[in-house]
Amino acid sequence: MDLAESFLQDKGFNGFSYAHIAAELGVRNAAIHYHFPSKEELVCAVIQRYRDRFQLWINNSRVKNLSPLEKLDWFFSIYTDARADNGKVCLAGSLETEFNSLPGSLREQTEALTHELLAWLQATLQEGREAGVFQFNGDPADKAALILSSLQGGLQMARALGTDKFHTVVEQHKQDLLASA
Amino acid sequence: MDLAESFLQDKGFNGFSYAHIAAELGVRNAAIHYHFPSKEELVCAVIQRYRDRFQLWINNSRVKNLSPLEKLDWFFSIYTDARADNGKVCLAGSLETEFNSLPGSLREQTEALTHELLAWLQATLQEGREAGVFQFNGDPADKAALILSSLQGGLQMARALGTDKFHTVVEQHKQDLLASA
DNA sequence: GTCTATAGGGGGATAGAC
DNA sequence: GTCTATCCCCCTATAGAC
Repeated sequence: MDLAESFLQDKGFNGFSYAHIAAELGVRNAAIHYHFPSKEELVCAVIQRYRDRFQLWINNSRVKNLSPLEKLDWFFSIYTDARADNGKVCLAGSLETEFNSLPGSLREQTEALTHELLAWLQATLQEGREAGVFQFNGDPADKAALILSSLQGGLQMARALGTDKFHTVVEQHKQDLLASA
Repeated sequence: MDLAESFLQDKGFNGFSYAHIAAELGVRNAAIHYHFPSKEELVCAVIQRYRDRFQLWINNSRVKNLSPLEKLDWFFSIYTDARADNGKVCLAGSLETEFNSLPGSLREQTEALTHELLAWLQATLQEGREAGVFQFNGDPADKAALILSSLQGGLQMARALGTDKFHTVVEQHKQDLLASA
Protein backbone atom coordinates (compact mmCIF):
# COMPACT_ATOMS: atom_id res chain seq x y z
CA MET A 1 0.00 0.00 0.00
CA ASP A 2 2.90 2.34 0.70
CA LEU A 3 4.26 1.67 -2.77
CA ALA A 4 0.85 2.01 -4.38
CA GLU A 5 0.35 5.36 -2.68
CA SER A 6 3.77 6.52 -3.78
CA PHE A 7 3.21 5.43 -7.38
CA LEU A 8 -0.20 7.08 -7.43
CA GLN A 9 1.37 10.39 -6.46
CA ASP A 10 4.19 9.89 -8.93
CA LYS A 11 2.60 8.37 -12.04
CA GLY A 12 -1.15 8.44 -11.47
CA PHE A 13 -3.72 5.65 -11.53
CA ASN A 14 -3.12 4.69 -15.15
CA GLY A 15 0.63 5.09 -14.85
CA PHE A 16 1.48 2.32 -12.41
CA SER A 17 0.90 -1.41 -12.47
CA TYR A 18 1.05 -4.50 -10.29
CA ALA A 19 4.35 -5.23 -11.97
CA HIS A 20 5.88 -1.98 -10.66
CA ILE A 21 4.92 -2.83 -7.11
CA ALA A 22 5.97 -6.45 -7.42
CA ALA A 23 9.38 -5.45 -8.76
CA GLU A 24 10.00 -3.12 -5.82
CA LEU A 25 8.96 -5.79 -3.33
CA GLY A 26 10.92 -8.54 -5.04
CA VAL A 27 7.83 -10.70 -5.42
CA ARG A 28 5.67 -11.76 -8.32
CA ASN A 29 2.67 -10.06 -9.82
CA ALA A 30 0.26 -12.72 -8.59
CA ALA A 31 1.29 -12.34 -4.96
CA ILE A 32 -0.28 -8.88 -4.85
CA HIS A 33 -3.47 -10.08 -6.45
CA TYR A 34 -3.83 -12.45 -3.49
CA HIS A 35 -4.06 -9.49 -1.08
CA PHE A 36 -5.84 -7.08 -3.41
CA PRO A 37 -7.82 -9.00 -6.05
CA SER A 38 -8.30 -5.96 -8.28
CA LYS A 39 -6.48 -2.70 -8.84
CA GLU A 40 -9.65 -0.88 -7.92
CA GLU A 41 -9.71 -2.52 -4.48
CA LEU A 42 -6.05 -1.79 -3.95
CA VAL A 43 -6.38 1.90 -4.70
CA CYS A 44 -9.63 2.12 -2.79
CA ALA A 45 -7.84 0.84 0.30
CA VAL A 46 -5.01 3.32 -0.25
CA ILE A 47 -7.34 6.30 -0.42
CA GLN A 48 -9.31 5.08 2.59
CA ARG A 49 -6.10 4.81 4.58
CA TYR A 50 -5.10 8.30 3.44
CA ARG A 51 -8.45 9.68 4.58
CA ASP A 52 -8.25 7.92 7.92
CA ARG A 53 -4.75 9.24 8.46
CA PHE A 54 -5.82 12.80 7.77
CA GLN A 55 -8.74 12.51 10.19
CA LEU A 56 -6.39 11.12 12.82
CA TRP A 57 -4.02 14.03 12.33
CA ILE A 58 -6.57 16.80 12.53
CA ASN A 59 -8.23 15.25 15.57
CA ASN A 60 -4.96 14.79 17.36
CA SER A 61 -4.37 17.36 20.05
CA ARG A 62 -0.96 18.14 18.57
CA VAL A 63 -2.68 19.73 15.57
CA LYS A 64 -5.93 20.70 17.26
CA ASN A 65 -4.17 22.98 19.74
CA LEU A 66 -2.12 24.85 17.15
CA SER A 67 -2.89 28.45 16.33
CA PRO A 68 -4.65 29.09 12.99
CA LEU A 69 -1.39 30.24 11.40
CA GLU A 70 0.45 27.20 12.71
CA LYS A 71 -2.34 24.96 11.44
CA LEU A 72 -2.03 26.52 8.01
CA ASP A 73 1.72 26.04 8.04
CA TRP A 74 1.21 22.43 9.03
CA PHE A 75 -1.22 21.93 6.15
CA PHE A 76 1.15 23.55 3.67
CA SER A 77 3.95 21.34 4.95
CA ILE A 78 2.04 18.25 3.80
CA TYR A 79 2.30 19.55 0.26
CA THR A 80 5.83 20.85 0.61
CA ASP A 81 6.93 17.45 1.89
CA ALA A 82 5.19 15.69 -0.99
CA ARG A 83 6.97 17.98 -3.43
CA ALA A 84 10.32 17.39 -1.74
CA ASP A 85 9.78 13.62 -1.96
CA ASN A 86 10.78 13.20 -5.61
CA GLY A 87 8.28 15.71 -6.92
CA LYS A 88 5.20 13.85 -5.81
CA VAL A 89 1.78 15.32 -6.23
CA CYS A 90 -1.23 15.59 -3.94
CA LEU A 91 -3.19 12.34 -3.89
CA ALA A 92 -6.49 14.15 -4.44
CA GLY A 93 -5.07 16.13 -7.35
CA SER A 94 -3.63 13.05 -8.98
CA LEU A 95 -6.97 11.24 -8.79
CA GLU A 96 -8.98 14.22 -10.00
CA THR A 97 -6.86 14.50 -13.12
CA GLU A 98 -7.82 10.97 -14.10
CA PHE A 99 -11.31 11.25 -12.66
CA ASN A 100 -12.98 10.58 -16.01
CA SER A 101 -11.30 7.19 -16.35
CA LEU A 102 -11.71 6.09 -12.72
CA PRO A 103 -13.97 3.24 -11.55
CA GLY A 104 -17.04 4.37 -9.64
CA SER A 105 -15.87 3.45 -6.16
CA LEU A 106 -12.69 5.48 -6.63
CA ARG A 107 -14.62 8.51 -7.80
CA GLU A 108 -16.60 8.42 -4.59
CA GLN A 109 -13.46 8.07 -2.52
CA THR A 110 -11.87 10.98 -4.36
CA GLU A 111 -14.89 13.18 -3.75
CA ALA A 112 -14.96 12.26 -0.07
CA LEU A 113 -11.25 12.98 0.37
CA THR A 114 -11.51 16.35 -1.34
CA HIS A 115 -14.53 17.31 0.76
CA GLU A 116 -12.65 16.44 3.93
CA LEU A 117 -9.59 18.45 2.99
CA LEU A 118 -11.74 21.42 2.02
CA ALA A 119 -13.85 21.24 5.18
CA TRP A 120 -10.83 21.35 7.46
CA LEU A 121 -9.18 24.16 5.53
CA GLN A 122 -12.40 26.16 5.51
CA ALA A 123 -12.80 25.79 9.28
CA THR A 124 -9.20 26.83 9.85
CA LEU A 125 -9.53 29.90 7.65
CA GLN A 126 -12.71 30.92 9.43
CA GLU A 127 -11.12 30.42 12.82
CA GLY A 128 -8.16 32.53 11.77
CA ARG A 129 -10.28 35.33 10.40
CA GLU A 130 -12.39 35.46 13.53
CA ALA A 131 -9.21 35.57 15.57
CA GLY A 132 -8.03 38.50 13.47
CA VAL A 133 -4.90 36.85 12.08
CA PHE A 134 -6.20 36.13 8.56
CA GLN A 135 -7.64 38.77 6.26
CA PHE A 136 -9.68 37.84 3.21
CA ASN A 137 -12.98 38.71 1.56
CA GLY A 138 -15.87 36.41 0.89
CA ASP A 139 -16.89 32.97 2.02
CA PRO A 140 -14.23 30.88 3.81
CA ALA A 141 -15.43 27.93 1.73
CA ASP A 142 -14.52 29.75 -1.48
CA LYS A 143 -11.15 30.86 -0.15
CA ALA A 144 -10.48 27.29 0.95
CA ALA A 145 -11.28 26.01 -2.54
CA LEU A 146 -8.96 28.63 -4.02
CA ILE A 147 -6.07 27.64 -1.77
CA LEU A 148 -6.53 23.89 -2.14
CA SER A 149 -6.83 24.11 -5.92
CA SER A 150 -3.68 26.19 -6.00
CA LEU A 151 -1.74 23.72 -3.85
CA GLN A 152 -2.78 20.85 -6.09
CA GLY A 153 -2.07 22.78 -9.27
CA GLY A 154 1.13 24.19 -7.83
CA LEU A 155 2.61 20.77 -7.18
CA GLN A 156 1.94 19.88 -10.78
CA MET A 157 3.32 23.13 -12.11
CA ALA A 158 6.45 22.61 -10.06
CA ARG A 159 7.20 19.52 -12.10
CA ALA A 160 7.67 21.68 -15.17
CA LEU A 161 9.07 24.80 -13.51
CA GLY A 162 10.92 23.51 -10.47
CA THR A 163 10.38 23.36 -6.73
CA ASP A 164 11.03 27.06 -6.20
CA LYS A 165 7.87 27.91 -8.10
CA PHE A 166 5.85 25.95 -5.58
CA HIS A 167 7.42 27.67 -2.61
CA THR A 168 6.67 31.10 -4.03
CA VAL A 169 3.02 30.08 -4.43
CA VAL A 170 2.84 29.02 -0.78
CA GLU A 171 4.50 32.25 0.33
CA GLN A 172 2.14 34.28 -1.81
CA HIS A 173 -0.85 32.64 -0.12
CA LYS A 174 0.52 33.59 3.27
CA GLN A 175 1.13 37.14 2.12
CA ASP A 176 -2.43 37.36 0.85
CA LEU A 177 -3.86 36.08 4.11
CA LEU A 178 -1.64 38.02 6.48
CA ALA A 179 -1.63 41.34 4.63
CA SER A 180 -2.86 44.04 6.98
CA ALA A 181 -5.75 45.98 5.51
CA MET B 1 -5.24 17.30 -34.04
CA ASP B 2 -8.52 18.68 -32.76
CA LEU B 3 -9.45 15.27 -31.44
CA ALA B 4 -6.02 14.69 -29.95
CA GLU B 5 -6.20 18.02 -28.16
CA SER B 6 -9.66 17.22 -26.87
CA PHE B 7 -8.63 13.77 -25.65
CA LEU B 8 -5.53 15.19 -23.99
CA GLN B 9 -7.69 17.56 -21.97
CA ASP B 10 -10.17 14.83 -21.20
CA LYS B 11 -8.10 11.72 -20.50
CA GLY B 12 -4.48 12.81 -20.46
CA PHE B 13 -1.50 11.64 -22.49
CA ASN B 14 -1.62 8.04 -21.26
CA GLY B 15 -5.39 7.90 -21.41
CA PHE B 16 -6.01 8.24 -25.12
CA SER B 17 -4.81 6.22 -28.09
CA TYR B 18 -4.64 6.23 -31.86
CA ALA B 19 -7.65 3.92 -31.77
CA HIS B 20 -9.78 6.54 -30.03
CA ILE B 21 -9.00 9.13 -32.68
CA ALA B 22 -9.40 6.69 -35.53
CA ALA B 23 -12.82 5.59 -34.26
CA GLU B 24 -14.06 9.18 -34.10
CA LEU B 25 -12.80 9.89 -37.61
CA GLY B 26 -14.13 6.65 -39.03
CA VAL B 27 -10.72 5.66 -40.32
CA ARG B 28 -8.16 3.06 -39.32
CA ASN B 29 -5.38 3.27 -36.84
CA ALA B 30 -2.68 3.20 -39.47
CA ALA B 31 -4.07 6.19 -41.35
CA ILE B 32 -3.10 8.44 -38.47
CA HIS B 33 0.39 7.02 -38.29
CA TYR B 34 0.82 8.16 -41.85
CA HIS B 35 0.38 11.82 -40.82
CA PHE B 36 1.95 11.55 -37.37
CA PRO B 37 4.43 8.66 -37.25
CA SER B 38 4.60 8.58 -33.46
CA LYS B 39 2.35 9.64 -30.65
CA GLU B 40 5.11 11.93 -29.43
CA GLU B 41 5.12 13.82 -32.73
CA LEU B 42 1.35 14.07 -32.73
CA VAL B 43 1.15 15.55 -29.26
CA CYS B 44 4.14 17.78 -29.91
CA ALA B 45 2.32 19.29 -32.87
CA VAL B 46 -0.81 19.74 -30.77
CA ILE B 47 1.01 21.64 -28.04
CA GLN B 48 2.87 23.74 -30.59
CA ARG B 49 -0.41 24.70 -32.22
CA TYR B 50 -1.87 25.54 -28.83
CA ARG B 51 1.10 27.77 -28.05
CA ASP B 52 0.91 29.49 -31.42
CA ARG B 53 -2.79 30.09 -30.95
CA PHE B 54 -2.24 31.70 -27.55
CA GLN B 55 0.44 33.98 -28.95
CA LEU B 56 -1.86 34.99 -31.77
CA TRP B 57 -4.61 35.80 -29.33
CA ILE B 58 -2.57 37.92 -26.97
CA ASN B 59 -0.94 39.80 -29.82
CA ASN B 60 -4.26 40.48 -31.49
CA SER B 61 -5.48 44.00 -30.97
CA ARG B 62 -8.83 42.68 -29.79
CA VAL B 63 -7.15 41.39 -26.64
CA LYS B 64 -4.25 43.84 -26.52
CA ASN B 65 -6.56 46.83 -26.22
CA LEU B 66 -8.67 45.42 -23.39
CA SER B 67 -8.42 46.88 -19.92
CA PRO B 68 -6.51 44.81 -17.34
CA LEU B 69 -9.75 43.60 -15.78
CA GLU B 70 -11.19 42.67 -19.15
CA LYS B 71 -7.97 40.85 -20.02
CA LEU B 72 -8.22 38.90 -16.81
CA ASP B 73 -11.84 38.03 -17.55
CA TRP B 74 -10.83 36.92 -21.01
CA PHE B 75 -8.12 34.69 -19.58
CA PHE B 76 -10.49 33.19 -17.03
CA SER B 77 -13.00 32.53 -19.81
CA ILE B 78 -10.52 30.20 -21.51
CA TYR B 79 -10.68 27.99 -18.44
CA THR B 80 -14.40 28.42 -17.88
CA ASP B 81 -15.03 27.40 -21.47
CA ALA B 82 -12.80 24.35 -21.12
CA ARG B 83 -14.69 23.34 -18.00
CA ALA B 84 -18.03 23.86 -19.74
CA ASP B 85 -16.88 21.67 -22.64
CA ASN B 86 -17.47 18.30 -20.99
CA GLY B 87 -15.31 19.01 -17.97
CA LYS B 88 -12.09 19.40 -19.86
CA VAL B 89 -8.91 20.44 -18.13
CA CYS B 90 -6.18 22.95 -18.96
CA LEU B 91 -3.73 21.49 -21.47
CA ALA B 92 -0.76 22.57 -19.40
CA GLY B 93 -2.21 21.07 -16.25
CA SER B 94 -2.97 17.80 -17.94
CA LEU B 95 0.58 17.51 -19.25
CA GLU B 96 2.19 18.51 -15.96
CA THR B 97 0.32 15.77 -14.13
CA GLU B 98 1.93 13.16 -16.36
CA PHE B 99 5.18 15.07 -16.68
CA ASN B 100 7.21 12.22 -15.18
CA SER B 101 6.13 9.79 -17.88
CA LEU B 102 6.40 12.19 -20.81
CA PRO B 103 8.98 11.96 -23.63
CA GLY B 104 11.65 14.63 -23.54
CA SER B 105 10.36 16.79 -26.36
CA LEU B 106 6.94 16.99 -24.70
CA ARG B 107 8.45 18.04 -21.41
CA GLU B 108 10.13 20.93 -23.15
CA GLN B 109 6.89 21.91 -24.88
CA THR B 110 5.05 21.76 -21.59
CA GLU B 111 7.61 23.97 -19.90
CA ALA B 112 7.50 26.49 -22.73
CA LEU B 113 3.70 26.63 -22.71
CA THR B 114 3.57 27.15 -18.96
CA HIS B 115 6.18 29.88 -19.13
CA GLU B 116 4.22 31.69 -21.81
CA LEU B 117 0.96 31.54 -19.89
CA LEU B 118 2.68 32.75 -16.75
CA ALA B 119 4.49 35.56 -18.51
CA TRP B 120 1.32 37.01 -19.98
CA LEU B 121 -0.59 36.72 -16.72
CA GLN B 122 2.25 38.34 -14.82
CA ALA B 123 2.36 41.27 -17.22
CA THR B 124 -1.39 41.72 -17.02
CA LEU B 125 -1.37 41.69 -13.22
CA GLN B 126 1.43 44.23 -13.15
CA GLU B 127 -0.35 46.45 -15.63
CA GLY B 128 -3.52 46.27 -13.55
CA ARG B 129 -1.76 47.07 -10.30
CA GLU B 130 0.01 50.04 -11.81
CA ALA B 131 -3.31 51.24 -13.15
CA GLY B 132 -4.76 50.96 -9.66
CA VAL B 133 -7.44 48.40 -10.47
CA PHE B 134 -5.75 45.34 -8.94
CA GLN B 135 -4.56 45.17 -5.35
CA PHE B 136 -2.14 42.50 -4.19
CA ASN B 137 1.09 42.18 -2.26
CA GLY B 138 4.37 40.83 -3.50
CA ASP B 139 5.83 40.00 -6.86
CA PRO B 140 3.43 39.88 -9.84
CA ALA B 141 5.25 36.73 -10.94
CA ASP B 142 4.34 34.99 -7.69
CA LYS B 143 0.74 36.13 -7.83
CA ALA B 144 0.57 34.93 -11.43
CA ALA B 145 1.86 31.50 -10.40
CA LEU B 146 -0.72 31.37 -7.63
CA ILE B 147 -3.59 32.19 -9.97
CA LEU B 148 -2.50 29.88 -12.78
CA SER B 149 -1.92 26.97 -10.41
CA SER B 150 -5.34 27.55 -8.94
CA LEU B 151 -7.02 27.62 -12.35
CA GLN B 152 -5.34 24.37 -13.31
CA GLY B 153 -6.10 22.73 -9.97
CA GLY B 154 -9.59 24.19 -9.93
CA LEU B 155 -10.54 22.56 -13.21
CA GLN B 156 -9.44 19.24 -11.82
CA MET B 157 -11.20 19.74 -8.53
CA ALA B 158 -14.38 20.63 -10.39
CA ARG B 159 -14.43 17.12 -11.81
CA ALA B 160 -14.99 15.75 -8.34
CA LEU B 161 -17.00 18.60 -6.86
CA GLY B 162 -18.89 20.05 -9.81
CA THR B 163 -18.65 23.11 -12.02
CA ASP B 164 -19.93 25.48 -9.35
CA LYS B 165 -16.80 24.92 -7.33
CA PHE B 166 -14.70 26.22 -10.18
CA HIS B 167 -16.78 29.35 -10.62
CA THR B 168 -16.49 30.20 -6.94
CA VAL B 169 -12.71 29.90 -7.23
CA VAL B 170 -12.66 32.32 -10.16
CA GLU B 171 -14.92 34.75 -8.31
CA GLN B 172 -12.74 34.51 -5.23
CA HIS B 173 -9.67 35.47 -7.27
CA LYS B 174 -11.47 38.54 -8.56
CA GLN B 175 -12.56 39.47 -5.06
CA ASP B 176 -8.98 39.13 -3.83
CA LEU B 177 -7.66 41.31 -6.65
CA LEU B 178 -10.35 43.97 -6.60
CA ALA B 179 -10.77 44.30 -2.84
CA SER B 180 -10.25 47.91 -1.90
CA ALA B 181 -7.61 48.27 0.76
C1' DG C 1 -3.65 8.19 -48.24
C1' DT C 2 -6.04 4.53 -46.46
C1' DC C 3 -6.52 -0.23 -46.03
C1' DT C 4 -5.52 -5.24 -43.88
C1' DA C 5 -2.58 -7.77 -41.25
C1' DT C 6 0.61 -8.35 -37.89
C1' DA C 7 4.49 -7.74 -34.81
C1' DG C 8 5.84 -6.93 -30.06
C1' DG C 9 5.04 -5.16 -25.63
C1' DG C 10 2.50 -4.22 -21.34
C1' DG C 11 -1.51 -4.33 -18.74
C1' DG C 12 -5.06 -6.81 -15.33
C1' DA C 13 -6.41 -11.03 -13.87
C1' DT C 14 -6.85 -16.26 -12.98
C1' DA C 15 -5.61 -21.45 -12.36
C1' DG C 16 -3.18 -24.64 -10.18
C1' DA C 17 1.35 -26.39 -8.21
C1' DC C 18 4.08 -25.92 -4.12
C1' DG D 1 1.07 -16.86 0.53
C1' DT D 2 3.89 -17.10 -3.21
C1' DC D 3 5.17 -19.30 -7.28
C1' DT D 4 4.88 -20.45 -12.67
C1' DA D 5 2.21 -20.33 -16.52
C1' DT D 6 -1.20 -18.52 -19.15
C1' DC D 7 -5.29 -15.84 -21.11
C1' DC D 8 -7.05 -11.90 -23.26
C1' DC D 9 -7.13 -7.21 -24.04
C1' DC D 10 -5.27 -2.77 -25.55
C1' DC D 11 -1.40 -0.23 -26.87
C1' DT D 12 2.24 1.76 -30.39
C1' DA D 13 4.12 0.93 -34.56
C1' DT D 14 5.32 -1.17 -39.19
C1' DA D 15 4.92 -3.75 -43.84
C1' DG D 16 2.85 -4.16 -47.91
C1' DA D 17 -1.49 -4.32 -50.87
C1' DC D 18 -4.68 -1.17 -53.08
